[in-house]
Formats: sequence, C-alpha cells, structure tokens
Amino acid sequence: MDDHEMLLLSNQVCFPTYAVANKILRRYQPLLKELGLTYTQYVTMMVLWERERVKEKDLVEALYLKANTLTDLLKKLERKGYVAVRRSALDKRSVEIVLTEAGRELKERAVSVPKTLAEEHWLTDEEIVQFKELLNKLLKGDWGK
Amino acid sequence: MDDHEMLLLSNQVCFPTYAVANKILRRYQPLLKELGLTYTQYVTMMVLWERERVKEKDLVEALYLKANTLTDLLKKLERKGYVAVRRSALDKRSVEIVLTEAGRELKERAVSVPKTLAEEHWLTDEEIVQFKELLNKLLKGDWGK
DNA sequence: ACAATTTATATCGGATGCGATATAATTACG
DNA sequence: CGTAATTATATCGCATCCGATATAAATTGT
Repeated sequence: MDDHEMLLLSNQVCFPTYAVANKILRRYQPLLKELGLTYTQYVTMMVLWERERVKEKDLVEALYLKANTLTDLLKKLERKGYVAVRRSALDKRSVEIVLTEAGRELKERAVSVPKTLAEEHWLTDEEIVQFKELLNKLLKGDWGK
Repeated sequence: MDDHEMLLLSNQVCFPTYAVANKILRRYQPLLKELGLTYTQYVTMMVLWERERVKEKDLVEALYLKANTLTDLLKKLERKGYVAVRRSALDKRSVEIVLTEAGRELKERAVSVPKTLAEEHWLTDEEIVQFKELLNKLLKGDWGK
C-alpha cells in the first residue's frame, strides 16, 4: 500500500469503528432517555447491577475510561439517587460506589433496552461472536496504554 | 438468555465497540497533536484529500455525522487555513468546502500517522478484513436512521 | 522514622457529538 | 403563481471524554 492509499478513509480501521460507535450511541439515546440515563451512565449502572458495590478505580478498569471522566458522572448518578458515593474508610484516597434501592429498581425497567435492541438483529448470532472476539482482542492489546 | 444475563456488560456488543472506539481515539490523539488536528478534523481532512472539494452535505454522509457537528469543525479547519468554506452559488443553502494549498501540504506530514499505527499490528491482515466487513454491515444497516 | 515515590481522585480547559429548534433557500403542488 | 413542504445549515444547551495538573493519602526505600 502506498502513501496515498494509506490515507484513504476506506483503508482505515479506526474510521468505521468510530462511526459505528457513534451510530450505536445514537440508537441507544432515545431508549435510555426514557430511563433518564445517558449511555455512559447506563454502562456504569450495568457494572453496579452486577456487583452491587465497586471502587471507582475498579469501575475505571471495567469501563476502559479515565478516572476524571467518571468523577462527574458518578456525582450525577448520585444526584439521581441510583448510587451512593463515599470515601473508603480503609483507604481514604479511594472512593466506593454502592447501588441504592432506587438503583436496583431501575434495573427492572432497564431490561427493556437490550430486549428491544436484540430484536433488531443488526448481526447474526455467529457474526456477533466473531465481532466480540475481534473487539476483545483490540481491547486487550497493549498498544493503547 | 434471561433478563439478568441480558444486562451483563459481557453480553453487550455496544459496550466493547464503544470502548474500542475510545481506545483508538486515545491512541491517535498524541500523533495527531503533532499535526495540530483532532481526530474528527483528521478524518474530515481525509475526505478532502480524496476529493479536493465537497459539499458539507456530502461530508455529513461520508463521515456518518450530523451537520451541526461539522459546522463548528469546518470553521476551525478554515481558521487553521486547511480549507476554504463558502456558500454555493448554485444553491445558496449549500456550503462548499475546498482544500487549500496548506491543506494539501498537510497531507505529506499526515502520512506518518497511518504508517506508525500500521506497524503496531493490532490485528492480523485477515482479522482486519473480517473486522471491516462486520463494521460495514453495521454501518449500512438501517436500524440507526 | 521520614523523605521520595506511587496511587486514587478532583479540577480545569478544550473538542466533540447530538437533539431540538431556528432560519433561509428551493422545490412541489394545487 | 403563490403557499406549503422540504432541504441545508446554524445556534444552543447538555453530556461526555481526555490530557494536564493538583492534592491528599498510602507505600517504599534507606
């Protein structure tokens, strides 16, 4: 591949990944709006629904985000009453996030989101498996710090 | 799959897509900083390097973005001197974007970006083909408007 | 013990990205 | 022909994201 070709949009992997991520986000937004959640708030809640209680640090790892991105987001989730945020007693640098009763209740309503979207069959079951394997390889790779 | 499983982060397609897109963005940023471009400005310039001259409307389609996202971005690229933005004479609603000489020169320096990243081999050649096919199917799908 | 380093968050500023809404130009149509 | 509908942008406000930098607490090394 020569220099010219290297700069063609169609030869990039980054570009369609970025475009698909944006497109997925746009599809989720109207559904999440009914729950009063943004997309990042939604995936954050997903971790809480699985674990009930996590350190901010573990959340950062689980979501592949940076701590500063989560700081504000957690405050917003706290204002909405879905989580409690408190300094850990054991390690006063650390922050613990705990699911509240309201947060637990939200889960019941949230089920409709993956249900609705699963019915749209963007990919076949086999393609989904393939796609997730590739995405995982990219996520685990150590090229992005 | 029951309701509980449906809300596991590990069963989502959206989540790793979103995480990978963010990770890719983070990897590009330091390289693009040397060119004085942000990621979206970079992909916009890619279209210009291919076509020399486009309508804003066509740019919106090519980049899978919304017009309002591009309006500000184009002004910034214009301030940097890489493009000229003008109302079309034929259709005064429409805006034409034209690559400038400085924009053309930028291309020479930009080649280093895909070159550097290609050397990092995030995926094998075969996986890249597979991945792009899946991404394309998702991009072409009519579920996201 | 205690100075130096590391770790976990918080703050700030810059750049998106989008929906909702507004505006101006063009097209459709009765 | 003139009004209604459509199209292409522009504005505004909100919610991310991130890098750089700051701060406080814990850990390490001597």
